[in-house]
Amino acid sequence: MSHQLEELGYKKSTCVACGNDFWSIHDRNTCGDAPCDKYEFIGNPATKKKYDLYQIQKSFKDFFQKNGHTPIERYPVLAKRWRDDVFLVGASIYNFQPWVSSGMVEPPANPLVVAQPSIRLNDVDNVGRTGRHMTCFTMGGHHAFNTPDNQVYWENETVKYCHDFIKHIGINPAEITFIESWWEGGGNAGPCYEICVRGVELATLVFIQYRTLPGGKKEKIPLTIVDTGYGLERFAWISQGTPTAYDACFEPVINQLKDITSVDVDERILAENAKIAGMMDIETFADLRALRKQVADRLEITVEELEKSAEPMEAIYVVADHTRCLAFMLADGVIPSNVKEGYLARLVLRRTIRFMHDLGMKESLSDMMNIQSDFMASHYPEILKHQDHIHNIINLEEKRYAKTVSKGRNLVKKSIKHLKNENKDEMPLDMIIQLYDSQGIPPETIKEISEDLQFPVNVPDNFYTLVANEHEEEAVEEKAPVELDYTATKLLFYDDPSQIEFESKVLGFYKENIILNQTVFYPEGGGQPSDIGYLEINGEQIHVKRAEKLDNVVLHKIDPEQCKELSQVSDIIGKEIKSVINWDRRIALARNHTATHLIVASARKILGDHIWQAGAQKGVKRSRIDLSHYKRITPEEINQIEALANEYVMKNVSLNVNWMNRTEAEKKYGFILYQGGIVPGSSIRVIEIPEVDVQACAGTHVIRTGDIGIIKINKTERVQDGVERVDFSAGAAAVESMQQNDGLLMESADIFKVNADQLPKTCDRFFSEWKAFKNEISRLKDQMAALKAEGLAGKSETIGDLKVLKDMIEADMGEMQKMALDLTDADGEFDVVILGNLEGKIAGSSSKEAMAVGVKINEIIKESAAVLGGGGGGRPNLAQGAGPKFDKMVEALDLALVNLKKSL
RNA sequence: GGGGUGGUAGCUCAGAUGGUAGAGCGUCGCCUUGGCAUGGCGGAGGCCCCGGGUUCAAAUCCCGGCCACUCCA
Repeated sequence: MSHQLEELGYKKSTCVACGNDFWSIHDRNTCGDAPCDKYEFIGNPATKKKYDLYQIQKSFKDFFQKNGHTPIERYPVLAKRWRDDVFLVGASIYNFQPWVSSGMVEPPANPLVVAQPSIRLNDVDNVGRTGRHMTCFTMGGHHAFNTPDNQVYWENETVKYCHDFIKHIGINPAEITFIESWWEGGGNAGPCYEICVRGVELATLVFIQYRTLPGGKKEKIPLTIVDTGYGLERFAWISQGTPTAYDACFEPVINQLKDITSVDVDERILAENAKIAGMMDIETFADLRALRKQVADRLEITVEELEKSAEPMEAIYVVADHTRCLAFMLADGVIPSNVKEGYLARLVLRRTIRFMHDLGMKESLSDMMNIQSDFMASHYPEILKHQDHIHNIINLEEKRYAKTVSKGRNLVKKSIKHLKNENKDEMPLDMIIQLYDSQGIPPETIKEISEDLQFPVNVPDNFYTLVANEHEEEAVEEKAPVELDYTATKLLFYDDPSQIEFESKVLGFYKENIILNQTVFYPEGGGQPSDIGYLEINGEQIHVKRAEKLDNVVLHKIDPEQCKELSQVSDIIGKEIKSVINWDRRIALARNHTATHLIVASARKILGDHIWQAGAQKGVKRSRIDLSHYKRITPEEINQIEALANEYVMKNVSLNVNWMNRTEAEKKYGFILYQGGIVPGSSIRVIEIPEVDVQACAGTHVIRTGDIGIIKINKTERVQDGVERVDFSAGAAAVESMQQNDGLLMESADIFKVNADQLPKTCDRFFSEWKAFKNEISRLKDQMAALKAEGLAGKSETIGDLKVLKDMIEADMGEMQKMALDLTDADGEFDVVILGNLEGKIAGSSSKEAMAVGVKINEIIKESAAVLGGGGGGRPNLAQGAGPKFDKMVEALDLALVNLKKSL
């Protein structure tokens, strides 16, 4: 690929182990990467100087800055801030996708260098165990973006930089191997080098130059990118030669954790473990067991002994790693929840708590986060800035988790009790999966509890795979791309937002849409519904039902019949026509749209800057905004938000609307621009409400905030864990909404004949009186039943040895049940009681003695109720039934006696 | 976005197959004791989340809503 390697004295050979081509200075058989080569640096650092994590970051940035690169600040780990296809940043190149990498937008600097915290959770189970896996690592990247007019640098320079940097920090270039490989991802591809030293891969140099087309074909792209990724944690590790990468990177954190837990470390075990783990892919429990076995064999101890001494240390590493990952996630605005990136944050958070628990720690997660943020503060002041917020979230989440766990434990105990009742001797797999799936109880916990209860539970090795199989794959719907051969429609509503009428030329038709060269109709987008209105053609008004944008062409949807007729008119194409939009609707939508911005800004002021808009839908009467927040917004907070939003309205400030270069706008305002969603394009429309809010937004807005009139928040609902939906109205609709509320109040107050301000007190009084009366009635009924029962004494007849009462009485079902039971209980005078009333209800009961001789009152009542044209049943001691033919009650009661005799 | 589970007394929860709404803790009263810890007896306290439906009958079954929990992507 490059002649640079030759110039530097490298020669190409083929690895005898894996068959890959690689470059090295000295002759060698293997490529230098694990598993072809073993780790050779543990206890034997590759550099004289030991670099800690921050020193290596500084060296990296300084080196590339000296070599013409502009250093840029790290990006948030929450990729959602500027793209909607991934949750978290997994590599430095993510920062520049898709806008820069597609060539649409200029890079913030070129070439540039960045130390980007990156999060990858696919190997989360390996963290702590292998010595090298981390959930969060710092990817050092130097990137160059080459266009046909501006070739910054390519392979030769990249290789040279890489070589020089590694040499600069003190590694002997003769130890480096450059493995030739191929990289693909994110729709792009290109050749790459993997850079290895002493068995560990330190960096990858990718030369992105193809786009992957559907079907796997590659297409050359005009913008070629040098995409490098240096694993800075690994550089720190190799420079220190510590047993694990964690020791090299988080030493201060780990030392404190060791102090707290008094865990002893056997460095020999850790070193051996890391060396062997370095040569293995650990993906399943079976892999882990194989690793344990090999390490144990090498150390000549048993696997149990190994686990006993390794696991506490591994748990410490997990805590050290996860808290850093969490610090970035939370500081950058991820709200733990059960969906999307919030789910990932919760996963990491709960894992941390679990490992702290394994370590027997009494400290809270907050305490751990404090240790971590102390460590990170010098380099990432933003972590400290968000510390209050982080603590709030963490303490809440810790409580939630404790609750979930204790609920889960109860459920497991209950399930086992049920199984024992059913004389099962094992927990079915279904149940284990169900407990995990629906309650989040991990099988390990089930096992723990079941052992206490002496009930066997077998968890299969491939448990999580089985769970995954339970979830059906969802079909991905692919939209067929529609190509419209029209020039972009000129959008007039941006230049003059108060324009109502316009002239335009008819360009053509598509399905039931008419296409014009320019329009005032706002096409649906950004959560704002489209305008409606009419076109005037040949003196006729053609109603426009909606407008939508396809690529850059606005489609005006009209009646299909009219569309068909129009398209057949010969001189229609090219004709100049007049059109008018419905202004009432437009201005109402604009009020709602601007109000959305104001409410978000208010919410951020009141609740904190972790608040971020997670979606919005504007309407004429009502609009809604989804806000990220870790708990419910209280009614008091809503009042404050509403008040502040209206204050902004009353300030009556003018909105500034500007088209700006994307990169410049980002530099000026930050990603808060994308609050309302990611907008496409190199040039973006920035709506600034001075001193209140700024957003990239394509919607239509009012001129001054005062034009909104008034904002009324109607209600909030929890649309998802971590997402609160605020429903509001603006302008005339807000007045309507308030009038509606007042109407409800007045209507309710009228019922009670009180003033509205007395309503709460009155409701409370009525409700408690109602409860008291209800109780009183039921007491009286019991008494009445007892009295009526007294009247029935002595009415018995004898059937067999049983004293039986059969009677028609005036009582309701509740009374009859009570009477029947009282008359047949231990000190009642009857064995069987059958009562009927005039409404066709029938009830019966039998004493213990009667049941002993085989009386089944439920069967008897069932048959009698059939006579009444209904049904009945119950238990052997008490049964009830009813039917519509109440006039047949005498017959039904007689039949009961007949059936009673029969059953004896 | 796609699933799963739950909502019963102030709290924690039981309520097989629809058929009398329960326990423990708490609370109130009485008793035991010189007083306390405690122990004994008794009472109060339920729109069985809300709205429909099925049924003679729904806490229980079905549909919709609200709320909470949870798995997967």
